[in-house]
This record gives sequence, C-alpha cells and structure tokens, in this order.
Amino acid sequence: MKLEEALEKYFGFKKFLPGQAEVIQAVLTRPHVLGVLPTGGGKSLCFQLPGLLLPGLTLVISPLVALMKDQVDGLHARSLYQATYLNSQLPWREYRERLRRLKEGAYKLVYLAPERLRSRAFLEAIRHRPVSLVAVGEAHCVSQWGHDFRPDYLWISRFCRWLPGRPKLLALTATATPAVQEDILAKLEMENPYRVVASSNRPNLFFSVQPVSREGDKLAALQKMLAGERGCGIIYTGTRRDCEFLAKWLRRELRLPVLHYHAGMSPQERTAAQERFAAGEVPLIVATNAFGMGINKEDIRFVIHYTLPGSLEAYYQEVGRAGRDGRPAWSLLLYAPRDRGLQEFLIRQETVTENDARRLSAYIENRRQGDRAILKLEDMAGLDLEETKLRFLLSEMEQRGLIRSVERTPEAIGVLITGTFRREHWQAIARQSQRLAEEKRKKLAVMVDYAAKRQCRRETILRYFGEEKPGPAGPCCDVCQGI
DNA sequence: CGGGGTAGCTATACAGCTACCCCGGTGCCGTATT
Repeated sequence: MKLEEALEKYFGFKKFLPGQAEVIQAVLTRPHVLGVLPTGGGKSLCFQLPGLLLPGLTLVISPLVALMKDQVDGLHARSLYQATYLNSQLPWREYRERLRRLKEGAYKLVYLAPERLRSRAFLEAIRHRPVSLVAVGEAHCVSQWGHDFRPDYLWISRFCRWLPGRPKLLALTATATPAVQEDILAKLEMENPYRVVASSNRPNLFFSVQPVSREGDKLAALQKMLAGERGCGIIYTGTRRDCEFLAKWLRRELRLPVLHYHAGMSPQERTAAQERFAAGEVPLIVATNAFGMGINKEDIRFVIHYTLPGSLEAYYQEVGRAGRDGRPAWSLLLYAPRDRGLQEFLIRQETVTENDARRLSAYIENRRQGDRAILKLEDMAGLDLEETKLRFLLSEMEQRGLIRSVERTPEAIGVLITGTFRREHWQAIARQSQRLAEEKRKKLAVMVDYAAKRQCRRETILRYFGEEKPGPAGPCCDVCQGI
C-alpha cells in the first residue's frame, strides 16, 4: 500500500502536509529519525501512520496525561480503536484491563508518560510484545526537563536497550535549537539520525519588547495594548501570585472577561479554564508557564509576557501559540531588567550541593535494611530538599550505580542499594548540578540580550535556532518598524 | 535577586519612612491477576 493510500484509508486526508511524508518515509525505513516541524504541521500523524503500518507496537511518549487522552479520543473518533493510553488517571480496573489487552496484542499505539517506563507491571506486560517504534512527542522536554525536573526522560534510552528487539526511535518537536537537537539525540542515544528540520520562522508573527522600570508601567502598557484588541490572547506571568493578581486587575480595572491558569489550581479548575479558553467562551487568559502545551487553538491573536521567561526557546514556544491559523498575530515582552532576579532564583533553588547529596546518602544509609531501603517521602521532608532536588539526586545516584529505584508508591520509594556512597560521588553530583545551572544561566543571558538590545527580534530568534533571517514578508518587529 | 507586605518608629501628618521578613515554575507516579 502506498503512503497516500494509507493516509486516506486511516485518516481520510488526500495529501500530506509539508515534511510529513518525508518523516513518515524515514520512520518506515530508518532506525532513528528527528523531526523539527513547526506548530500545526501535523506532527502526530508522523507516528500515528507508521504506528498503524509497522508490524509491532508503537509507544508514544507524551509529557502530559491530558494530551494522551485528547489524541486517543481523536483516533477513536476515526474508528482507530487499536490506540490507547496508560496513565495514573485511569481507574485501577481499567488500567489492569488495558495491561491485559496490551499483553494479548490488542493495541498498535499506546500513549504513555516517560515515568510509566519504570513501572514493573507495565514492563512485565510489554516484555513479550514486539515494539516497532518508540515515538517521543514534544521531544524538547527530553532536554528541557530530563536533566532534573523529570529525569525519567533520560531513561527512555535504557528502556529501549532493555527491550528484546531494538525499536525504531522518532523524536518530534516544534522548537529545538541546534544545541537542543544534539542534546535530544544524545540523551535518546540516537545514532546517525535522519533529520527533517523545517524552518522555525513564523512569518505572520510580529515581535515587540517594551522596556519598563516599575510594576505600574507594566499595567499601563497592558492597558494600552489591550485597548481595542478584540482577538484572543494569552498573558504569561512569572509567578502564580502575579497570575492571580493580574487576572483580578484586568477584571476589575479594565472590565475584561479573563481566565487564569497555573499549577496551583485544582485539576478541575485547570481543565475548566483551558476548555473555556479553547472554546472561545472567554478570549483572554492569564497564566504561568504551566499553560499552553497541547493547546490547539488556532485563532490566538497575541501573546504578552508580563515577566521575563527563563530562555529564548521557552519564550518562542509560548509566543508560537499565537497565529496558528496563519493570520497576523503579535507578541509583546514587558521587560523589567530586575525580573531577571526571579529566573536566577529559580536556577539557584534547584541547584544541589555536595552537602545535599551527603544528607540524602546518610538518610538512605539510615533506612537501610540489608541491601534495601524504604524511603518515606514524609521523612524526607525533614531533609530540607526541594522535591526537584530530591528527584535529581536519586536519578544521579541511580545513574552512578549507587542505587536502583525498584518500587514507588505515593508515600515512599523503595530502593536497592547497589554501591557504596562516597564523597567523590557527592562531589560529582554537585558538579553536574553546577554544570546544568551554568547552562541555564547562559540561556537566561541570551534571553536578557534579546530583551535588552535593539536588534531585529526575528533575526535574533532565528539565529539562535540556527537559521538566517528570511527576506521581508510583512511587519517583522518593533525594531524593524522603528517603534 | 527583587517585590510586597508589615511592624514600628517618628512626632502631630492620619502619613512617610526604614528595616525586616517572606516568597518565588513546570508533572509524572502505585496497587494485583495470573
């Protein structure tokens, strides 16, 4: 069957979008494929179609449980019932039933979060199913989150090695600088990959930066920008408190209907806000960086940053949510130089020290019974380690062969102690954390440069993404327009 | 690092200032059956 026939048979489309056919052809014929395709370029199809055509199972690694459900619902709507997902949102019985059906070979496509790859029950179920393809969606998460926040992203490669047959690997993302691309390839252990890298340029987006010195100036600038704007938009803030404050202010002072969204809200509140925004019921949402992944809203006309983000790629990802319909859309960064302090704080906060590593080692030794230890999350609160730090430390210890995480419950982590904790390990872990912090500081400096210098914004962004600025095609940015 | 809130002082204004404290982003994750 030709690819176009399969496309029409399964999805009802007559033609591929640019880049799709190339990626799919590569996935079918080569072991490792990296696809950097712009937002709205139909990335899902790049693993869904091969998933249906390849003989074995396709595992789709997805960062958010909400995304899995949407995608699988979409496939079911096309009568593609060989697709499912596994995550902690499922009722126990349903989860067990799906594992059983997985073992029986009922599925072709299974969506999961990287953390699932460490579940014993899952590993047991998958062990005897031939896996043809492991597709990593939103693959920039490997680089962005894998090093510390969600270390299980770094275990995808080990999982692939553990599988009896070596599966194909496909990594897909909309935004990845050359450095991030290399990081993804290295962490997923993808060798001699076939690359499909489309331009990151979004001609219909207008970029602007407004320097402000005081908080009050931000509000004045916002008021000015929002006056007369009738389209949908997102305003990103750096903190939850600002998010709530700003939403209230917009409601009260500007009498605008506004939603807000951050990770401190209940799951129900978050879903409700997201759905109301997506449905166009309320045109404006104020959010932290928790908001946006998997938002398919086409008609977002503007994205405003109330606070400086931590990196240019994070910024461009957020801005890139505007104008998916191809019609003109604008972005504005309100730049107060002191906002850099927040990002610096966040970097410092998650950097672990030798002493942090020593304290955790001591705790594990303390809990040791034979070669095992049960680490209680409640006790570990007394160690004065941030949750992110703790995860990072455990992951680093595991990578150094000191422990193996064998079992997890919401209250505890069971570990097998496989090495001897020594000072050199603590030092090495602290050094690794320092290196990561340095990387983040460099990225922050690039972001600050973008905001502070009067250089063509589009050119600055595209150069960072390893591209030349294309010729003029409509309004570009505040600098080019002389604003 | 910086913003915002508050206590406490001054000393006669019902406000203004300083010193001090606290706070600050992102998300997955188990079980048992056979």
